[in-house]
Amino acid sequence: MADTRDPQSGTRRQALLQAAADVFFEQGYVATSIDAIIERAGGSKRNIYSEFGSKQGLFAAIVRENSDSALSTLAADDVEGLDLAETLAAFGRHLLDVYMSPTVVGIYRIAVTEAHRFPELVKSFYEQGPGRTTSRLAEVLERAMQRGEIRNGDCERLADHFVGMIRDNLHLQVVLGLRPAPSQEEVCAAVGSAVEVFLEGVRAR
Amino acid sequence: MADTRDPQSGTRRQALLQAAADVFFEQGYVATSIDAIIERAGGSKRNIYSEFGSKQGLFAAIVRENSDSALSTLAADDVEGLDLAETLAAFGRHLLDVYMSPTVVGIYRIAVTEAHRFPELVKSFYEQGPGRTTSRLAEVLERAMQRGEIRNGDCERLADHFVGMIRDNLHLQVVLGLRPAPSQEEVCAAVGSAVEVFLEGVRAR
DNA sequence: TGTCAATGGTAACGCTCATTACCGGAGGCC
DNA sequence: GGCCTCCGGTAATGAGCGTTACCATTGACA
Repeated sequence: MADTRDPQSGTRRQALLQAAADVFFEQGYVATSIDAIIERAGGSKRNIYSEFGSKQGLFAAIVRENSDSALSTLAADDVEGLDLAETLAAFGRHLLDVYMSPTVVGIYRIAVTEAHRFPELVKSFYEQGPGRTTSRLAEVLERAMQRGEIRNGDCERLADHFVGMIRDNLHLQVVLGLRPAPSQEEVCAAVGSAVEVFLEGVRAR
Repeated sequence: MADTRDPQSGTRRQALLQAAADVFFEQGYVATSIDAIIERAGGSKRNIYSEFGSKQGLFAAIVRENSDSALSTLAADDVEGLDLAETLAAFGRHLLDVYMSPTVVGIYRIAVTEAHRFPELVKSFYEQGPGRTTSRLAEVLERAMQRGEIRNGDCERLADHFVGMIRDNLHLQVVLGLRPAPSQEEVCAAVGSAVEVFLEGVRAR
């Protein structure tokens, strides 16, 4: 048992959340026991129950906190001002980095299985994450369309296509634990190729 | 309890597998109890233990059988002989149908969470499913490249792009239980748009 | 220093579950 | 018809779980 207790209760809460996230993301919700979390964080179960009330409360806190911090960067980046190719490439690289991060892979895994146990959590995860991302990309495409850089079409759908290309088999393999997260070079290569195909595919003719 | 027992032991085995798959795919591996399966299939737990040995054995049989039957159609279709656009569209529609089917959605869900509990099963699921599919598409693209219809490039990667476009946010929403499977018209529209972008994006210049 | 409140550790409770021991009855064989 | 074997149902077993009751210890304050 690695005792991570700390005098400041704020960091203590963080340590509990971190330990719990590690176990939840690796084992899944049902298979995670409070004991396993305590074994990692030190202290006793009383800590968890006084801080979070229940296993569900702890889990909800984790998803809320992690999806906030990890996904908010997706909405906050201002990659525009460059030309469309550079914008898409920067967007794609950032997207892939976030999708491949252990935290988001963990949330993704658990969202998929616990969909019907925590529908509201899953809904807010999707809306804050993939949903918002796709909408923002659709706006970028909309402006490019008005500038005449790409041909007319349904920008939401085109954004879906691009995001899908970014989140392809590579992502699936990582989520399934079949391979480690890609290196920076692999990310650049994959995104570069996707941007090339996409841009050529939607260019105004 | 709906008793689905049947004199022929083959169909009895099938009924058990079907009931078990229903529960496993909805609840996940850990949260599924043998009792819940029996409640659905009728009979008693002894049946399961004499036929499959253990919960793990039952689960493995389900994944093996279902991924065989559902995914084999992906390798067996002969959509070639048409022009590339039609080939891709037919391929994409079939792919999307399979990915959206309740069985494959169920397997997908459970593969994502149980990745580290059943690594070999997940590996074989990937190889038989997305892996083999992508390879087959890559071969199609390779031949098109040799015919000069598409520009030079890494066909495996291009196939990844196409498969990713097909398996986009729509698929994610279905997997997360946020919306029902798409209608035939929606499938056609999504695939049509993806084929258009992809084909234009890889066309020889 | 003595009292009080709160924090946190331990152990217990009630429940669920996978697995198995046990038993009754059905059907084949003499 | 009588015996025996096997199949399937029931109930028990033992472990693990979330949650909580209870108790010790500690630190503050008078």
